[in-house]
Amino acid sequence: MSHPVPRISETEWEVLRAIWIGHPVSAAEIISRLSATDPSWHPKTARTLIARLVEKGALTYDVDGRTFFYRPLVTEEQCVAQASNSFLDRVFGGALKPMLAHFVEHRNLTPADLRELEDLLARKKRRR
Amino acid sequence: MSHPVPRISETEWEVLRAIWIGHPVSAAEIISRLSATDPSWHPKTARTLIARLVEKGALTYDVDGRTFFYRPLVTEEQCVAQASNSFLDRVFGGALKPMLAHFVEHRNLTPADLRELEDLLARKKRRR
DNA sequence: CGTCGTCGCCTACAGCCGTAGTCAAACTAT
DNA sequence: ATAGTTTGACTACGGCTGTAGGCGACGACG
Repeated sequence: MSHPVPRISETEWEVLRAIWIGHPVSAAEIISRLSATDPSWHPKTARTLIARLVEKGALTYDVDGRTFFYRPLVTEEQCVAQASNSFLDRVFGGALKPMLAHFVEHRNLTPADLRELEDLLARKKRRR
Repeated sequence: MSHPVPRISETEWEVLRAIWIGHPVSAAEIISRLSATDPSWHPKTARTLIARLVEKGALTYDVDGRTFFYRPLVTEEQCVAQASNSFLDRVFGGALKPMLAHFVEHRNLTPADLRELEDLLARKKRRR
């Protein structure tokens, strides 16, 4: 589409996730959401990252008086897709099946999870 | 254990993958493997990355005359595990099932792939 | 034996990243 | 009004990354 999703760094992801929760949202509120999940967030750091996300075109804002209300310009979907591609390419050379196999093998999945995944696969197969 | 797997950057991954293919291996051979999959690799760049990987403790080498033969000090397993954790946390907040669902839903899997994955799940379930 | 290519070592440099600090303007509570 | 608080803008800075270039030593070829 229009925006080629910019590259989102590790900490920028956290900021974005705080914003996707609900927006438009003030910097103060973003910071408080961040601190809620990780108290070690320094307000100044958060503000810097917000500014960088605006620069990168991942966020925009509406001004109301002295306060900015931020909105994402990229959806979580888009970012997830971009990060997933990059991860898949980098770590598994783009090979999807080995990647899925890795997680199924090396991670804990409850029997319920396994059943749900089987369902997912079955539905997928039927849809083709 | 001994080495906490160092952080591996994007391009360093490519170098490591070239080395995991077979080792010990000379710089020249690494470079030729890299160029094989991506001709845009500049030898100097590759050498820099090799050196950085040595610094980081991800590689070591044996000297034979004037030539270095490199060996990985980190296994692909270890690196995959580390990168996978980081990806999972960052992008899916650590939630495994949504991540798997995402890939199954948004990516192309051949019917054969689907079948194999079903097998994998079934075996996994039985093993529990 | 001299020249040339190769090897690894050291250097460079801009851009991104994490982590903040300073500052002036505006607002708020006394 | 005055003083403290909050806000966004600008600045800082060291480490990591991507991308190489230059240099001196060593060996191969003529």
